[in-house]
Amino acid sequence: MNKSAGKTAPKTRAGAKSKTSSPQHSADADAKQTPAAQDTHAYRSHTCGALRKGDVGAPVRLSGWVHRVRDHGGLLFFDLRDHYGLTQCVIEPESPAFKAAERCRSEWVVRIDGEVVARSADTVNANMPTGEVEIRVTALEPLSEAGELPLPVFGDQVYPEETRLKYRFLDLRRDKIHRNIMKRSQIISALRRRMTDAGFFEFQTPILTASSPEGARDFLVPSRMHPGKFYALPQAPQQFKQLIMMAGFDRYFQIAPCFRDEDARADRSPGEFYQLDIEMSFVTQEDVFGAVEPVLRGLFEEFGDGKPVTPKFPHIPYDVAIAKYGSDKPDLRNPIEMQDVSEHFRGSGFKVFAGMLEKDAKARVWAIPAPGGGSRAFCDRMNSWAQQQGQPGLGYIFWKTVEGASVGGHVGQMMIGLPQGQQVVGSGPVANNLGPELTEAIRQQLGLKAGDAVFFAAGDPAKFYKFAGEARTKVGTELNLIAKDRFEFCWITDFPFYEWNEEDKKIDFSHNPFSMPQGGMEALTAAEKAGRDALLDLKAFQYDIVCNGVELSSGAIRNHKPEIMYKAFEIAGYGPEVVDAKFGGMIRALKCGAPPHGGIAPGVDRIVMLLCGEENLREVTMFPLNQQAQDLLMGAPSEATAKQLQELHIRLNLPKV
RNA sequence: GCGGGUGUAGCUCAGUCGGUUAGAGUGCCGGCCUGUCACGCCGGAGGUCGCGGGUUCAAGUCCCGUCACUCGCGCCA
Repeated sequence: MNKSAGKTAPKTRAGAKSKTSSPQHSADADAKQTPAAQDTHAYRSHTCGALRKGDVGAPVRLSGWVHRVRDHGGLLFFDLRDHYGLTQCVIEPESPAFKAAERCRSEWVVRIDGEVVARSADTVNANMPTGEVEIRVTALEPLSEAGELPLPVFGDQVYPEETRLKYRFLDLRRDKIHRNIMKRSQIISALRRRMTDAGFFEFQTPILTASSPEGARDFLVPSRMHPGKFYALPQAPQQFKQLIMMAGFDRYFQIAPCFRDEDARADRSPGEFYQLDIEMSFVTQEDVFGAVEPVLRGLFEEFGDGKPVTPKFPHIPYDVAIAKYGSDKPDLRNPIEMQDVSEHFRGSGFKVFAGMLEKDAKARVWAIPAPGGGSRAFCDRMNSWAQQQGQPGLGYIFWKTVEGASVGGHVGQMMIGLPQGQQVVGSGPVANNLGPELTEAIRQQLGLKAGDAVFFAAGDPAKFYKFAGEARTKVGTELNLIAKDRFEFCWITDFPFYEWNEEDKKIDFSHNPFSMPQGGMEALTAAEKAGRDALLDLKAFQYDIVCNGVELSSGAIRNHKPEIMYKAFEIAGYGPEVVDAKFGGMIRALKCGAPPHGGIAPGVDRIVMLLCGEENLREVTMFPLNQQAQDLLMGAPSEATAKQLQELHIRLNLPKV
C-alpha cells in the first residue's frame, strides 16, 4: 500500500547507477547477496523493497517497521516497511515466531528471519513491487515497541498541522511526505551537479554576520564577548557573494540558508529558507539568463514528471507584465491578456468611465477578455465576486448570437461566418450605454466572438492593476482556461530603480540598493535634474524569474561603481557618511577594482514545491516551523536561563500580560 | 497588528430548532477466525465538547471574552 517506499528505492539507486536500468531490477543489488547473509548481518540481509521472484528459496533477514497487521488467528500477516519498500511477512501457527508476532502492533520495529516464498497466483499483490513473494517467518525479534500512536502512519488520511508537526518523525514515515523529502534531496543534488557542470564553484559564507540591507527584519544573536552588540543571521549572502566576485573567484553558487524574521505564508516559510544563490563576474543580464535558464529548465524537465517546460523563457518588461497581467509574477498558463480600451470609452455614452477619463489624465480603462464567459450568470457572478473584494463592481459586456427575421440558422454555424439573419450583439448595461458601434469596436479589438465576455477595470492603473490581475486569474480559473500540467517560465525585466514612499513622502530604492541603474551615472543625474517622475521612470538591471505565477527569485546586475552608488544613495536621501557606515566593506571593495557582476538567487523550497505539486512549503520541508515560527517538536523558541542571560548582559523587558 | 475558518474519544469527524444517558469510523483491550493485503465477526474500555464568563428551567448548540492552530492582509524578494 505504501507506494513510497517501492518507488523511492529504485530512484535512490537509479541516481547512483545507470539511468537506463529498469526500476524492477535496480534494487536487485541487495538481492544478489549470499543466501547465508543472515548469519553475517546483524539486522538485515536485504531491504524491504529488494526481494523479487528470483529470490524464492533464499533465507533472508529483514528489519523494519510493522506497517499493518492482519491477524487471522491461525495465520498472521504483516507488511514490514523500511525506507526502500514493503514486504509481506507470513507467520504460521507452527512457526517459533508465532507467539512474538501475535504481540506486534503497528510501528513496532522488528527484525525477522525467514525464507522467501513465491505467492500463489491468486494471492499475488500487483500493487506492490515485492508483491510476487512473501517471507515465511521463522524468527522474530522486537527491536523497539510502539505505544498507541498519536498519528497513524498507515493510510492517507489528512491530519491537522499541529499534530503533524509535533510528531513530525511519524509524519515523515508516511508515504507522500517521505517521497517529497526524497525528491527534495535529489533536486538539491541535481542543482549542485548542474551548477558545478556549468563551471560554478560552491563556497560557504558566514552565518554569524552583520545586518544586511535586504529590508526584512533581522534575527539577532547576542555577542558574549562584546556586550551590547549583536550578530545578525544573513537574510541572504548578498554582500558576501559580491565580495567573492571582487575577490576574483568569477562564478559562485551556494545552496544558502537565509533568515528573515517576518510572518509566514503558505509559500513563505517563517524564519529560514534556502536559496540557490548565484553570482557571476564580467556578465550582462543576458549572460546571467543564459547561465541560469538551462539549469532551471533542465531541472524541471528532470523532475517535472514529463510536464512540458517553456523551451525559451520569454522576457517581459515589468511595465508590460503589469499592463497585460496585472502582476509582476504572471501565471502564463492563463492565456488571458488584458488590453487598454480607453479610447473607446473617451466621450462615450458610458458616463462613469468617460467621466473618469476626462477628469484624470492618468485614468485608463482596461479590458479583461473572458473567452467562453458569455453568459449573464457568469458575468453576474464575477460582479458579485468583485463586490466581495471591496470593489464597486465589475462592468462587463457579453456577446451572443441573435436570430434576425429569417429564422432557421443553426447554432453550429455561428463559428463559421454568420449566415444571413444572424448577428453578434453585445449585452449588459455597459453595452447599452455605449451603443452598438463602440461595443463592436471593443469586440473587434479584443478578437472576441459570440459566447465570450469582457470585464472592465477603470481608474488610475497604479491603483487598480492588482485587482485587475486578480480578476484575470479569477476569470481564467472559473472558465477553466489555465493549462495545468505544464511549467510556464518567464523573465520579468526592467524593474523600476526607485519607488515613491507615500508614507515618508520620499524617493526609496524599490529593490535592494546594489542594482545598477540602466544608463548608469548619466541616466541617474539626468533623471535627478528632470525631477520626481523621471526618477520613478528610471529602470534598473533588475529582474525576476517566475514559474506558473510563483516568483522564484529576483536578481540584478550590480552597481560596481562607487560614485554611482554614492549618487544613487544621495537621491534616496542618504549622504556618503551613511553609505560608508552601513556598507563600508562593500564600498572599500568597490574602490579596489571591482568587476562588473550580477546574479540571482532562486528559492530552493519553492522550486521543490512546484516540482512536488504542493501548495504549502511544509509539505517539502523536513522539520518546518509552524505559522507562528515555532518548532513544536523541539520546543523552539524557548526561554534562556538566568545564567545565559547574565553572560550575555541581557535583561528582559517583557510586555505586560 | 488586522480579517476569515477551525477547535467534540488516542486519531479523523457527525451532532438538527437550545431538550432526556454526546454518537460513528478508526485505533486500543478481550474473544473467535489458516490466504489476508483498508482482512472479517462478536464484545468492552475510552469524553474538562479548547478555556473563562453570561443568557436560560435547560448550553456541545445562543451571547461576550480569551487561547491555540490555520488561510489571507499588513509585512516580506
